[in-house]
Amino acid sequence: VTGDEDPKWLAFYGLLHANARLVDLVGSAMERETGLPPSWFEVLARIKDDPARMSELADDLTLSRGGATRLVARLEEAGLVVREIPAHDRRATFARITDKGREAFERALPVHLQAVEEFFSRHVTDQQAAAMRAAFASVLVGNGYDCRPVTDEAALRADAPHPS
Amino acid sequence: VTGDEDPKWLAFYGLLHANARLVDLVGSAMERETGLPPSWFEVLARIKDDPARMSELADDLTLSRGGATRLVARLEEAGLVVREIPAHDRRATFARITDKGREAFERALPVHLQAVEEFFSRHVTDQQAAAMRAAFASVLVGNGYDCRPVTDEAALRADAPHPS
DNA sequence: TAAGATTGAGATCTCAATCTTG
DNA sequence: CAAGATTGAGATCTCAATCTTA
Repeated sequence: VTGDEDPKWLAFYGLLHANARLVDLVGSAMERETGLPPSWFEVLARIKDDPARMSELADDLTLSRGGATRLVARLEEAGLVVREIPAHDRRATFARITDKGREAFERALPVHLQAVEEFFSRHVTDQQAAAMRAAFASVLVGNGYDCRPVTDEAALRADAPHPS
Repeated sequence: VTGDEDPKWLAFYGLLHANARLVDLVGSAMERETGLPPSWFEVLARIKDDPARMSELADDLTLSRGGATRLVARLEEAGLVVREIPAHDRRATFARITDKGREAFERALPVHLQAVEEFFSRHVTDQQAAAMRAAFASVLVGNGYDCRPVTDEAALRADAPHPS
């Protein structure tokens, strides 16, 4: 499209396209079958075990600070999270999941896993998945980001509730 | 994060994360060094050779119809594209690149390629790139989409202006 | 003054309703 | 009526300015 036929550029371009389609497909399925917008699910998934600072949330979800504030405000209004100001440093704000939030998350999780299977995993070989994970880890680390989102088997194993 | 340690789920999750970071990095570099927003560059790249129908543009850029209308309206206001209504079917509207638009695109292209190299290609092996392309093609085709964005070597070779 | 979060202003997107042409 | 594009209303995001606490 840009006149370049470098295989790696095509991989990059494919990444953008596949991502856009997948976000659409998985997000629509989730919103349709659970009523939970994708961004809400992401917040709940991030804080389901431990509260998170607003700024951590912003970084992890690739949002601006202001964006995180407003997103959490909507979740709080819906009763799925509460904001708490710790006594030892009252500048910070933590978002904690509520019982209602946990219920919503647990109801949505199987739908999410099913959608990922349906629209992504089903079409990908084990080798391709492994290659992608390695590549994404390299890209994240090479650009100064945390690569745990991709390689976090140990951390997940620690609390893994339902191996699905 | 969702309590699942399935390698393919981790690949999916990594895909979302890597994409978000890359869009940020490449987009910021482009906007900073060329003044051209990523969405504008995408439009110009899509119509640099031939005009496109508004609805095609919407589909290719993963936008709603209304979104495409407004995006092209901004580009037109800036003088980078013109809208044309063909005489044989006056319901349709085509977006055509202008000379000014082509200049802007050609100025931005090397910056784009450099950024992709810097933030993505540099960190990825040839094998990984090949595996990703195959996987993305499977995912796109499996979900009923066109996979040419990923495998379009032939189509690109046909007009490839600067093999870079 | 700095760190952390929030708010105000403005940009861009979506959905549904509307306009125009076939 | 159907196809194609646009518009109006509303949601969500970003940037910069502001407020609060350390």
